[in-house]
Amino acid sequence: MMHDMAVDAREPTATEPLGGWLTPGQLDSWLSLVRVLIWLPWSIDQQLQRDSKLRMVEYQVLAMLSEHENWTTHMSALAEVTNASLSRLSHVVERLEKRGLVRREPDPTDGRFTNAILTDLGYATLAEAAPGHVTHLRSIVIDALSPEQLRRLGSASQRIMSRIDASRAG
Amino acid sequence: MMHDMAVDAREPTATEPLGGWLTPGQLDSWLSLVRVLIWLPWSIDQQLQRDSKLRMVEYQVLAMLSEHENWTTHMSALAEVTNASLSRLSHVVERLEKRGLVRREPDPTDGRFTNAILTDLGYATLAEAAPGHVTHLRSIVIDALSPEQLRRLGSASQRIMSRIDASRAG
DNA sequence: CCTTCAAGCTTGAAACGTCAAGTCATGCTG
DNA sequence: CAGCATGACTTGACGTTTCAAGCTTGAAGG
Repeated sequence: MMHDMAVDAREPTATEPLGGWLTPGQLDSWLSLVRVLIWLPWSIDQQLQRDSKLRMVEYQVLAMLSEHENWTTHMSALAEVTNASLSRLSHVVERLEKRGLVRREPDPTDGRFTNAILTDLGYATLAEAAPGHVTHLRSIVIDALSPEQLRRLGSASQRIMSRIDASRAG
Repeated sequence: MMHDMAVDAREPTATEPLGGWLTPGQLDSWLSLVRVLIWLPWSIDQQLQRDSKLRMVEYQVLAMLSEHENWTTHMSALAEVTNASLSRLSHVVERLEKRGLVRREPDPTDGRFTNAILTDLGYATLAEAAPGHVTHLRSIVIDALSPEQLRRLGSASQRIMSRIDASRAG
């Protein structure tokens, strides 16, 4: 779906997919990719919520914080990586804060920035969630492909991302 | 993020990514894929909403209907393909119905099913949206890759999907 | 200093999605 | 064929995201 529906047919009964814009091979590849775009995040979310009561965004926030000096990052940096709007991130972090996994304070060196800071509890939560997450990842993605296939998937992803980045900048 | 955070460090200052669970290469490929999972749907949504006032789910619903006999499909079939819960789909179709793009009626052959049916207006809307969507798709995905790369991306996606399908069934 | 401005959030209302019941048609069982 | 079970939704309440202001901090110009 989402590409190959007939655009010339006028009768409900006579409607047949045309696929006039993409070759069958292109269409096929695209359809497979769409399925992954839809179902892979879903699958990851399922596992995280079931085993760790975390959403993917929340996990991303905690993980990202854990990788920074002093477990501290500007809100805006978090927003960029997770593709959450600032406003969404603000709400997400507010909820994490209520759960005691993160706290916020103004950046001492520039009061316009707000720092999100991972708490010990947040770190512990992340540390508990991580192994299950990686295991799941392995079983769904990593082990489904040969090393070479995985490498190629990565580089195709990079090429796509550079197009997206370009279209965002332009 | 989401995999390689240190799990042994206890001091906020000493925290360094370990990457102990995935090789650097695997991690790299995975990170690239995650970025696509996050940003590609976003990019598609942007274009559709800007040019056609449609969300991706809505486009999917219209497109899927257009490919069926009599522009008609059971709600549950739509739900499966779009990975919307039945309930979400019900709300989505309700909104499409209010906009006159779709209508609903009980399946005459089995009253438990509800048929969603594309209206002429819905078809026209889809036909208007499709070219822009395909153009965008081409510029972001198809043209970013060689035919061979695209083919490989498709088959990698299939392999991943079969794992996900298996984990859903089991 | 004193505006004016932009950046970086925060907030609240509205739109959207999820979850837990509830409804209704059909199948199955005794 | 009565009664229970099941499947396919629908509904409404609740939680989340988005959208459009609004607030606050610091920078720049006069």
